[in-house]
Amino acid sequence: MDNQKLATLLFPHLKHTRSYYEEMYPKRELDEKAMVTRFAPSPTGFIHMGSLYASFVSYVYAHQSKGIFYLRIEDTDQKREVENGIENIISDLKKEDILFDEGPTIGGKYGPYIQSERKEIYEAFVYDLILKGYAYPAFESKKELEQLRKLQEKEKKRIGYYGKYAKGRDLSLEDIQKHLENKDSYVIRLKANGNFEDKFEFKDCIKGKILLPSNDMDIVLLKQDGLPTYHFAHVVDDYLMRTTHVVRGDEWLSSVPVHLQLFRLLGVKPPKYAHIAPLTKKIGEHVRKLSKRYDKECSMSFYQEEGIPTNAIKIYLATLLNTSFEDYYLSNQPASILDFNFTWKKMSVGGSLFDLTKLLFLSRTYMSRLTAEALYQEILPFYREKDPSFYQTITADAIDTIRILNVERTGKKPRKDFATYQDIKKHTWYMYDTYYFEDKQMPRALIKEEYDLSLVTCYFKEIYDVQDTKEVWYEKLKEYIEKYQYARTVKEYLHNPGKYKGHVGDFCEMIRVFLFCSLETPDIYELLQILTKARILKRLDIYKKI
RNA sequence: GGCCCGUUGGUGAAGUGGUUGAACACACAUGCCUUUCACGCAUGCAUUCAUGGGUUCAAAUCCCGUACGGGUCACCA
Repeated sequence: MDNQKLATLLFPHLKHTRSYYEEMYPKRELDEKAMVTRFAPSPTGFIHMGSLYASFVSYVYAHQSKGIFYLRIEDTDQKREVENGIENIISDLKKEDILFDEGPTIGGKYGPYIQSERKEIYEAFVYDLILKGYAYPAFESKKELEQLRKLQEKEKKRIGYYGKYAKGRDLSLEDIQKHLENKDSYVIRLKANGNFEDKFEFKDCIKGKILLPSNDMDIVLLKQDGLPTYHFAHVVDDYLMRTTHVVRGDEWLSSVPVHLQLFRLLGVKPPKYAHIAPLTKKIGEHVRKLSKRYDKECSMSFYQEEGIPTNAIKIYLATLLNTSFEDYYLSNQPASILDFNFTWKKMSVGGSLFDLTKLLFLSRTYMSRLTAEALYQEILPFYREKDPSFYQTITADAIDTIRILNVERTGKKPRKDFATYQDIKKHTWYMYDTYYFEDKQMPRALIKEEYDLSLVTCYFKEIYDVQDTKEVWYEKLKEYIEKYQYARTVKEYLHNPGKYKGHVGDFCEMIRVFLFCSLETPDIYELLQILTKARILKRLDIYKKI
């Protein structure tokens, strides 16, 4: 077979040869240790937890090594294409604050970063393979392939296009010419040179040494529509874009023999591979991959709706990446993800169960460590979008809101009652007069019959002084209630219940319920300080009228 | 069915032949602190590392079999 003739027959209008592109995309000038990684999704919808995890891993390693992280869109399957697919991915990544250095829209020296725009590049490489006798056209129809599969099933042979079943290998140049004249549709296949019985050792960054069979499948390189398959696009793109580390789901592990063979036939050094285990979920006794369709915690919109901070998600993902990160994060006060040294070897080999509870715990810690100002800035976009009326309330007096957010935040043991942005409204609404006086939707604690309104009112009118320090305030409060048969401490009361009407706790409860509509609030002293005496009395006033 | 990978508590896991009484964190339980709640603190929670066998003075750690779980076998990625 005259390979040159075959190649020109198939690609009479080839624009450039392979070497043209190799010169155009030279080796990157980076540190030896710098990693070039990528996130390569198909534009088939929104980003979910699984793909975020994969992109996060790539992003972290590239940035830690002062390398490059880029985005490449794998849109070679036109059937699966979704409207605005690319825009959705880019805007999701932006929302999650995973910034890429090169990619569609922002460009870069190694573009185009959308596979459908790289058609002629793939053609140049296929042309090269044909010249070397490593690829050939095959004209089987879907039906014929289906029949082949049935035959192999019957014969109990491995299924696929290989060895003696690869009939396209035997076609003569004349046969091919005839097919082309008939305008028969065809694909370009790899002429595999491996033997399935031969095993070779492959070293994965995460999984370690793995024994794999060498590839003998004549897989499709270029589909009928002229676009490449994943396998071929991966090899060409990651070579030309000079990727050093391919991070992808471990469902690709079994395709590694194909990919390594392609790199070898092209005479090119393959990248390192890191196959990550999927995030899983336990349903009863069954464990399965976290699914976009069935699990709410898989789609990013769930986190956006709940107001779970992006940073909290990342901290959680980082603990899945290397568990030791968790120790580092919890025991260091400013703790930045990029400052931690992640290693491949510490990544889990099997699938990790996705634990929303733990994520929320980390979120609580994260939010407790923010300054009130920073927290305020973080919640603004959330409420502007999800709850405009609360947004208006908190922005009407920003200083007041920041004071509210600052309650019990500055001490050694800051409060940890916010796990989501939504929790903020849940725990602070009663501090705003608009909600206190009007909003009947908010859950209000019941006023019990034994509550003594006049005792509380009298206390605020005559005893309470905003100027008091916390110690003085508390001392005065206890002195006051003692006069009305309330015990100074709970212990005292428990020692001698018959002697008292109640104890400090009971009195504080009345204040809570009357003034804050709730049985659970942070330190009353701080809340009262923010409220001021005038507003306190105004609030108590409404109960008299009832 | 062939091939590949995995299996340490409810969860994430540390640990690759001998100070491991199997770390640490989440969850759970109890108690302390406390004006409630959220924290914080203390204690408890795997006599044992899926299972059977082997190697060894010694195994969660090495070898073989079994079971279970996951992945893959497309002109999808």
